Amino acid sequence: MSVEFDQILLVPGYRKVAAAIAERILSRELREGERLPAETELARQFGVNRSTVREALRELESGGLLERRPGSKLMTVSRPQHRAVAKDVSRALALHDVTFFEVWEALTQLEPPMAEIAARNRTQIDLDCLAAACQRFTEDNLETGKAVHHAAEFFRCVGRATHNQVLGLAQEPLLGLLEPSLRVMIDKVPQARARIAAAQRRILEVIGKRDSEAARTWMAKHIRDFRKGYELAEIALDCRIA
Amino acid sequence: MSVEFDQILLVPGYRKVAAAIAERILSRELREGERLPAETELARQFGVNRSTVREALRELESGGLLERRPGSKLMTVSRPQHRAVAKDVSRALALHDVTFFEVWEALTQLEPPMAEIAARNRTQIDLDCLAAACQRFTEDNLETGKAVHHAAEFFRCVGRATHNQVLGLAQEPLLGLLEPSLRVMIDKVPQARARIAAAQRRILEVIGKRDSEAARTWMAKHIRDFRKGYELAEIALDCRIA
DNA sequence: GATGGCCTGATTGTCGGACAATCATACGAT
DNA sequence: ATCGTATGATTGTCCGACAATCAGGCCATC
Repeated sequence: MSVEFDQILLVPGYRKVAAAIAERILSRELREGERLPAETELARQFGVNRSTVREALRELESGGLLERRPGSKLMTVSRPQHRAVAKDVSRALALHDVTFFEVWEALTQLEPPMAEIAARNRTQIDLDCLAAACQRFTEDNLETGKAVHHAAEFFRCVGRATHNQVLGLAQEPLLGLLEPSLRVMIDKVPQARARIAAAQRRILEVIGKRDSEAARTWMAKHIRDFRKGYELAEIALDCRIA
Repeated sequence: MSVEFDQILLVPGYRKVAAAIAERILSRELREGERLPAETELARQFGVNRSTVREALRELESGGLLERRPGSKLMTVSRPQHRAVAKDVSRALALHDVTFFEVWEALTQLEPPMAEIAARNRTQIDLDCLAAACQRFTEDNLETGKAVHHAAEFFRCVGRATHNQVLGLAQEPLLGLLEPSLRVMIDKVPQARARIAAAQRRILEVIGKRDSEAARTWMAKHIRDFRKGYELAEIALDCRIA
């Protein structure tokens, strides 16, 4: 008979402080935009040193729960922006040796349904945003960096047009990986830019007409085209990104 | 004629240090499992104070790039685990007032294709893992907490069986929200547990037979059933979770 | 030889205090 | 009303300190 003891875990103070503040934010006791007390004040309230508070703040900051309005000193409670939290996810995936194929396959599954939903739910504003993104890609795609950025931005607009935050956020890490993976392909395939622009225009058009079926179809083709691009650029699909 | 100046941005030291270390990890100069130098040593190398180093470490730690092996003092480089990074995402979504409908819709789009791919790519080990998860739900579902946890775990096994890390990670934030949303439903609908167990068994069976078409279909039904559950529990779908 | 106790150095977690740079605000001069 | 200035609050960074813990070596005991 082996006696088992539970692991006794001693949580360092900075993490307790972080947890305490995070809980207040999650419970909405601290609302968005509200300013956090000063560090010395927090230290006093928690009964710990300011250094300890600061370490806790760094943790919350990188989790997106706190931010500093530019040109301000006090930290304010913030609802984490999608891009911010997704960055960690993209980084994690990159470190896990994600391959071109994995990203492409995920896009294949995720984007067509999103286009379909976007076609149903889009507002006029979404459509304008989409049209603007499409135009930006068409007009400003000479620099590789700008081109891939605008391409990702188009997907982001589609995501917003779904009016489903979960979907919008789910695709964000993908887009974080799409950029580097597009970057190595787009310059090796001369016709890539034109094909992407054409695909965007078609998708824009059918989303404009609220033709969800067509939106799904064209988006699927758009994604398939990416794969063709990789093959034309002679990039092995099982090669890791970045 | 207005003269425009670029915003001059002064990055605090702790963030520079964090960025410097992160870059080394991303570039794989520091490999997984490798131990980071001690704080005093880092402070010496960067030419900053130990407090500054510590704030940087907290940032990297919460991003998952560093971790401390339990019972160890030195921090080691780590590849962020899916659950860890997804937690921030779930938290972000919760703060953005995500509704039951949004989660459900995302599941609707994401899970059936995942089941389909899992049916194609699953190994024997994946299948065993899936069977074990299914069994755990069937046998140990009295406690609400355990039930929802096992239910989410089943989806995680499907995710792993796809052998696509991107898809596996994309669903993780969803599962983080599935748990609280299931929790409020499962006890109000007496037949929920039995229906979930039955659905899992059917999905397990067709994934076992590598019948990808059937896997997609049954998974779709499984997800539709969740919605029915919400309606039976008289939960408004446009109500926010938690 | 294996086990356990003990010592020493290294490392982290936390503390207290310090100071320059910046921000917020009020006050006063023009 | 606009601008400059004084003042206090706050952050970023530094220094030094100490207890608790960890890693490893040494030694006695069985």
